[in-house]
Amino acid sequence: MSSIGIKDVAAIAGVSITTVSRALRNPGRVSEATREKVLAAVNKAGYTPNKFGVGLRTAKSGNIVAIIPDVSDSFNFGVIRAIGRAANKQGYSVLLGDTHGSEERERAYADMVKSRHADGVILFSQHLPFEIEADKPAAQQLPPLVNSCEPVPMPGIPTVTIDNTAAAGEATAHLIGLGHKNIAVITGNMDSPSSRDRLQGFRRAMQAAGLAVNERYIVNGKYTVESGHQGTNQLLLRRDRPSAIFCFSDEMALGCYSSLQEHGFGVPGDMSVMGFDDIHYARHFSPPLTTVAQPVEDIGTHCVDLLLKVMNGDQLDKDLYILPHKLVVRGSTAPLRQ
Amino acid sequence: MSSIGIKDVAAIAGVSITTVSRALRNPGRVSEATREKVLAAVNKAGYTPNKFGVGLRTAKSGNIVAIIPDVSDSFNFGVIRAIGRAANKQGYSVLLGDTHGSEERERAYADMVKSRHADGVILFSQHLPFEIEADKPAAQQLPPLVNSCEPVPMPGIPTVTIDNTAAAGEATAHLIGLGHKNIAVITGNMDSPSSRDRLQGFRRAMQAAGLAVNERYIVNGKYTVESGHQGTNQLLLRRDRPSAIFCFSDEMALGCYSSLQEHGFGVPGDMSVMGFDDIHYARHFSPPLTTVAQPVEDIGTHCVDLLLKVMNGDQLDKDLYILPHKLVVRGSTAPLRQ
DNA sequence: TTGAAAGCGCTAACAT
DNA sequence: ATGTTAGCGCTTTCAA
Repeated sequence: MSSIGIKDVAAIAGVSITTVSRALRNPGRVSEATREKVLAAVNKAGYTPNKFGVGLRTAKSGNIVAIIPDVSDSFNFGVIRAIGRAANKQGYSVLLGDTHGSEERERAYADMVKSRHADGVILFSQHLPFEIEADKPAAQQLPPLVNSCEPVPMPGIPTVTIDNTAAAGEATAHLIGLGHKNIAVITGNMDSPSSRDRLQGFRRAMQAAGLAVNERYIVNGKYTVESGHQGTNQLLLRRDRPSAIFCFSDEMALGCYSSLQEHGFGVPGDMSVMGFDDIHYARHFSPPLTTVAQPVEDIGTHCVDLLLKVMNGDQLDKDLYILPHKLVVRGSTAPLRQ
Repeated sequence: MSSIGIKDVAAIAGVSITTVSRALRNPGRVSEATREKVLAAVNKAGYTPNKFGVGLRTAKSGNIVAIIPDVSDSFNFGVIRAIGRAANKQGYSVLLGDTHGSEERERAYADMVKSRHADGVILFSQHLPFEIEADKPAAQQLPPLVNSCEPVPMPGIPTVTIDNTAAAGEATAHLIGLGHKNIAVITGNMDSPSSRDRLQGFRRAMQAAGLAVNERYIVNGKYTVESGHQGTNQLLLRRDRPSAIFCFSDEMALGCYSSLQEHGFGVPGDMSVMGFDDIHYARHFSPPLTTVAQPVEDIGTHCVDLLLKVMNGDQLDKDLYILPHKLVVRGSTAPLRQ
């Protein structure tokens, strides 16, 4: 834990500290010979530039904060990992901003940009943890920010997401194609745009097939395993049961499975189950879950790339980046038994 | 994104920057009146101290790196969350150091302490990403470091873990108590101390019950869902099948379930399954998984508390902190069918 | 109780 | 191609 500074390296190499700095950042502006001398000295001394010194000069921390309401969700978590990988590749580190649903913590993380703790923010919630003055355009008052998965209803904020409406529509169409007419839905948090969009997609697909939506079949979940379990319980209680359940997240589908199994229903024999997200576990559910895959890796890469552009002051050609989803048919959906 | 500094606050409050600094850090050494004046100015200006300035002076970043080989594991992930919560409570942020198994990244994260990017390290792997000179005590050459879950075989490094041997023993005893004699094991990574300890615990419990261990029943997994699936496939192939499978992680148990289901085996009717970790999903498996719960929240808190002590230069009374585990009996284990 | 001034480690403008 | 020097924002002696 010694404190090797640029001075020590300069001394060893027999050059000025400026030359050391240049050899490291701007190799082109230093002669080949000195550069090698410096590099050798760096190695010998075991020198790593002090972030504070660098940061104070450059006003760049090399950090990105990812603000997430709930990291315990496998899907969010997959995106985080992807973001981490992409950020690392670009020389950035990711600060994990799990807010545990607290607005106070959300604000604390947001403040990290102000305190230069981080250079930019990737936001996973529809809630903007920044104060906006109504009379100015929002985008200009915000720190470098990219919004992921849950589109903030505000223009000028770059957003990376999928077409939730279309995706839910395809999922629904798949069930309809299997002959299902009585299709239930367990939604996510209804204050989240993603869940509202998915519900809309479902309704449209039903309508397009000339099928009526039974409002009693629409149960409010919260994207969590527990809520999937409860939602399914609720649906099974009904005299007229659905033949298929569309869960707006794979986590809820897991809860759905456990409720069905508890009550003696087989999947997909007695009930078809459709998920959303394609989390890592989905293919290992018993039976493997039919679901809509979100391009987690792509989302992460895009978020980071965009954020770096914003941080760099680049002009973006558009705000909204819609990435392709994909219906993944596995064993949890089957033709309606007549 | 303006740049409000201590100077601005000082100007607004009509005091020197020294006084502003003191009012914020050392409120006792400033008169009540001026403190209020300063605080008001801080609020008005929307001032947040610049981390670099502070850090340069204090040589403290307020960051902790958690170095993890694979965050996608739900168990590791639970610990990370707990660490995040605990760290936040103490005013620290957590840098997510997912190494994706790469030693290079591991080293990069370890270097963050040297570059003052972080003040300390929490390590989740048995591999020390630091160069140690053999002739000096290791602990003195290391940055503030706490080791979690996978004890590093090196004295002087504070470690937070559970008694894996005892825990696996209890799990095994539970199966034996249900009448099982032919018990198979799917291990984790065998280069991990945790897996080795668990295997030892298994062997001891079998021996204590006077039961022979069939070496063919011991399959090497990797703690992943996939390896649990493959391991189970392998076991089912055998002419003499076990009646119970002890998976050294819940993730593997999930893979085990899916293999069993694929091949028409019911849990626990045809096969009892025991997990390890008690990840969030375990209770929602179908059937709910019998497993050994690790005290994730406690592990996280202890890691952070210890690390802060180490960073603070406090003398620790011991190196090894063994936290209590707990056998959680759910529906995946049942008495042996005669 | 308060302020002036030095300096933490580094980069970049300017000088050579 | 290299060196000198100012200063990033802050805390902390030291002096008043």
